[in-house]
Amino acid sequence: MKEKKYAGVIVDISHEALDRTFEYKIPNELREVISEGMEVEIPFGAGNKIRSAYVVSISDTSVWPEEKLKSITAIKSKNISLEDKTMELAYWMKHRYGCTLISAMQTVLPVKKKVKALEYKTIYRNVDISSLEELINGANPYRAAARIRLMSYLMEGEYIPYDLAKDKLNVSDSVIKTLEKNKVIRIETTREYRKPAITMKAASKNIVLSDEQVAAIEGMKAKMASDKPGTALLYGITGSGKTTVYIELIEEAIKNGKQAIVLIPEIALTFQMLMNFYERFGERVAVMHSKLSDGEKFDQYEQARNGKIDIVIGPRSALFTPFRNLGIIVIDEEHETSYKSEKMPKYNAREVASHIADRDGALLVLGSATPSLESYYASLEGEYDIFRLTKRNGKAMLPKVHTVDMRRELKEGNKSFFSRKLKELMTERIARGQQIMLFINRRGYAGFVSCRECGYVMKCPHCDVSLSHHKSGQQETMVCHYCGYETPYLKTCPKCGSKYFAGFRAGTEKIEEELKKEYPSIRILRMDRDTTRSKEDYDKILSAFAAKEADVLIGTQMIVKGHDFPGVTLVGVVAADLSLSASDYRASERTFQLITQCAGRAGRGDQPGDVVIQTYRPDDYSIVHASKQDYEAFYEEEILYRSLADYPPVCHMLSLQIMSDNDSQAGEFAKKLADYIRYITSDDYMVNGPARGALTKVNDIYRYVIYIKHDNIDKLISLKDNIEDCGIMDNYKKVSLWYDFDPSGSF
DNA sequence: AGCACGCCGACT
DNA sequence: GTCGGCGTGCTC
Repeated sequence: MKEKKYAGVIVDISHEALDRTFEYKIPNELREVISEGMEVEIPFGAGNKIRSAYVVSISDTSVWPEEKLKSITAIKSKNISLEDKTMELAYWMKHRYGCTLISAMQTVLPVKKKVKALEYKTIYRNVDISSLEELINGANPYRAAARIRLMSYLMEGEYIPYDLAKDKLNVSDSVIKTLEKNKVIRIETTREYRKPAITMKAASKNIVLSDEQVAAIEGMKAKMASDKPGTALLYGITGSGKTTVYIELIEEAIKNGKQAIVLIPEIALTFQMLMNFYERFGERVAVMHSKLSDGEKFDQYEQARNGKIDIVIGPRSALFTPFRNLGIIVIDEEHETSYKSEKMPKYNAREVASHIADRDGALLVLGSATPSLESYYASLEGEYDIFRLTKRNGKAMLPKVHTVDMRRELKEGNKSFFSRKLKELMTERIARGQQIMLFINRRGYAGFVSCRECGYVMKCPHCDVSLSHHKSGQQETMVCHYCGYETPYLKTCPKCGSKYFAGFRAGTEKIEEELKKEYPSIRILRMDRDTTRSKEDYDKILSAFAAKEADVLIGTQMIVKGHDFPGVTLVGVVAADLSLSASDYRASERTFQLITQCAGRAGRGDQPGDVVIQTYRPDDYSIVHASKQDYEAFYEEEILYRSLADYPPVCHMLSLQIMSDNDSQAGEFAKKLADYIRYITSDDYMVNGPARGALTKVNDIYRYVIYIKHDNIDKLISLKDNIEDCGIMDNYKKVSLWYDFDPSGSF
């Protein structure tokens, strides 16, 4: 064995310029204990600031001159060190998705990364207003522009977040440092702590399996027993008992001494869902919850590693639970967009799960009532085995669906947001004391505010989007749904002074107001991002509605994700085509899924349910097929469109996302990059762009995009490698480039 | 990310 | 000349 003299480390700063190993000397006293995967402390940079880093290699020789090397200061023994297979997964993710190694490591080690995110610096004014004003007036506007920008900002408010000052006010840290030295400002570091988990109590009931469930369970058990279990798609309509199938399979895995990971969309992590698991597996289950404290997450991570638990349920990140002998991964509601990460690495949990399952010889089960086009396509191609559940459990019947053409309503004199059919059914349900759910996929009061005289539209000063009108009690504001910018609501047009200045496109708040006008005595609950600021709010609203403390639940997407309310016999989709107007190739798929999921909410008890779909495009195929709950028919039309237009899953697609606060530099780089790609690729690559992003700018960052399509994903990955290595970015320091494979949503 | 170096405009 | 802000390059 060679002597452990030098270590290659990755510094814990996610920046392309630092995405490589740095060599450090290992002091004598640490040589015995150090190993690859450990987190250590090192002096870094000119200031020798102590930073944390991960050891990725250990050697007895160094390519660097001895005098240039610094020494590792300490080993952070309290933290988790990465095992070999976790480290390999990080390298795989870096290569597959084009991110820095450190961000891949933070992704595969989900326990560590939250600590950083919860710590942030704030700049506070440290002198009174008058002396600050003196300083501003005294400073030379040509020589101290940045300093004046920051000080002027602090005239208005007492403090500003550090990042905001750097990014938005464009103040460099040398300026901030000087001001801090002169005691004009002070910097405070704060930390937030998470609240503990909710506790569960168990109940029990007996379940009789249907023939279809038995067939699915037996089929998948057989797969699980083989050497290469592969992937199974469990396509089961809402209420057909997919969870029961998961539980049976997990039980089988545990019986064979293996463990299980169950992924669910964060939003569907409900009491009922968990109950099913607690009832069967008790103490052996751990729930990963975004609101768990670091300590609690750490504990669960350790328990999984030490074999104290067998099952982990949680969102995307639960995928990285370090079980010793993984037997099965279940992805429930596999079509959900929350399985795709929006940050770098922009990974898809389905792809990563498949990689992990292959590595560990585990079975991957994808469950959905409306499978993603990708998964259904793969099952038709023979890549996945498909198992179907076509019948609802017990007495529950499929709801009756009414599609209402809102153009006709308008023509026939109904200007209300509610069609006559919906009103009729609502009145009837209220009289009978049954519950109603109304779905509208837009929060706030109005989607945008504009002037009817001059056409002026209120826009966010930082983003290329219109501001939404919000009303909460007496407070009326205009809010940017992208960056959170808020400004008081104006009653007159700021351009021409006209009084005909009003909001268009109703949101949840407006629907709530209209409903109150129509039925003054009914009890309404509203659920959207504004009423569910904390996890507690979310649970409170759902349990209040389940306890029949309200007659109507109005809400956005979050009300349709896998909640069972047996008291609900009417579901209204207020504006079904909202998601159709989105400009990306998955718009129809998302609309179909939303409407189908909505419809699945009606009549889950023994009462028959009704669903009213209000739309301006009653003939659109996504709406027609959703109203008939006909997935196959929708799939046939949609896959035809995808193959004609070369979109996933028929083809693969790489979205190159170019961002900079400097518009012309971003545009220039995008052009150069697209030219380069066209030059180096053969004509089986389809290159599109560059074009401005669907949103020209967000948070004062300008956006450009280039799309490349190829039917072989590996060709796109090696194109990404080429771009990373060719040095084309070298002269564009202010530009950043993100890779998004098979993107969902437009950029 | 964050420090040092050095360019360049403004003031003595 | 000299001071100091601010952009640029480098970090083992």
